[in-house]
Amino acid sequence: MAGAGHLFMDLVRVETRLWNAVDARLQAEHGLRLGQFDLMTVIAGRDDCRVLDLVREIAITVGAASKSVDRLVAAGWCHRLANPADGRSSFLELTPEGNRVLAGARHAYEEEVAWWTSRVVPRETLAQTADALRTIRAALEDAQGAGGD
Amino acid sequence: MAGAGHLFMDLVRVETRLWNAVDARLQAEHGLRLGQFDLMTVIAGRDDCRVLDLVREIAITVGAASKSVDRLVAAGWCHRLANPADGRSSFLELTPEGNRVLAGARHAYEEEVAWWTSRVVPRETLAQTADALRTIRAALEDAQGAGGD
DNA sequence: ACTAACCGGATTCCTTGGAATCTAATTCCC
DNA sequence: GGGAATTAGATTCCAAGGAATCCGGTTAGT
Repeated sequence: MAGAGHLFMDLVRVETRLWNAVDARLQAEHGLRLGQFDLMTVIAGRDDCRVLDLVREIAITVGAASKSVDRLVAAGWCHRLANPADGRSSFLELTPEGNRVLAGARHAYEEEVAWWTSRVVPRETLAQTADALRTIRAALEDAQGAGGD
Repeated sequence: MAGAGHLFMDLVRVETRLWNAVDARLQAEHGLRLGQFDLMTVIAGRDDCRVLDLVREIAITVGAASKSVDRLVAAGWCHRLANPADGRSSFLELTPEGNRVLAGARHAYEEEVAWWTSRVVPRETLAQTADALRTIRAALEDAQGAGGD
């Protein structure tokens, strides 16, 4: 079936263009890149988040994650605090300022995404699409070992 | 509606992981990066393709496209030939070797994509998802000016 | 306890993409 | 037809990610 290939290309194009649109808006209105928004959302969303957790969640390399965290720290949005149970790793935590920026950006994020999705595709279809994507994502993470926790 | 944001994050994760999976396979089996496969598919798919056409289709910058084409040329998969109607631009054309590699890679590409999609999501749902993505893509390209042709 | 294997992550080098600049070709308008 | 504005794309510089290496900390085997 040749259709799957087209589907993936459409998915890639949507991802690229939607990413660019949201990224531009977040950067303009909140001084935050979408990649950073993503990282910070993950950090905010789990207790005692380590660099390796980011790696598995976002599917980037350890080096890239380490450097991205450096940048968050430099921006004053995040800090590393010692992991009392394991001296090799740190726990990542958003600073108050980081939380403030993230909360502010979330509005714009949701609105921009909704603008390009909910506006053009009926709610029901969108829900089904979300379902399909979640299923595919789960299959990929299961195989590639995103190791939820 | 907060659902759209989750949908986009799922889409991003699927894109990343599926891209990585397909990229790894193409590179291992055909010595071709998925990004190159993408570029070459576009070049093969339209007559008298110029660098700017790649820019609009793939949503990268002119510089990145120019350099990507350089790499294709260096690999012997593509060449530039003078545009008789406009001395500023060239027409891009795959070499016979480029066409051979592309054709060989397409099997693996389709198979790998199908493996992660058709296998886990019913055909009908997948078709609906493809539809939704196409619609969203069209909306984005319409607004961002992908200028089909 | 001591050593070896392993793990988390920081660092380094290389590739690639984006933004800006630059050049050459083309179009516009008088 | 000639100068100004625009366009195509190549080039340069910088930011960011991947792969490999390295190092400190932890665990396992004896």
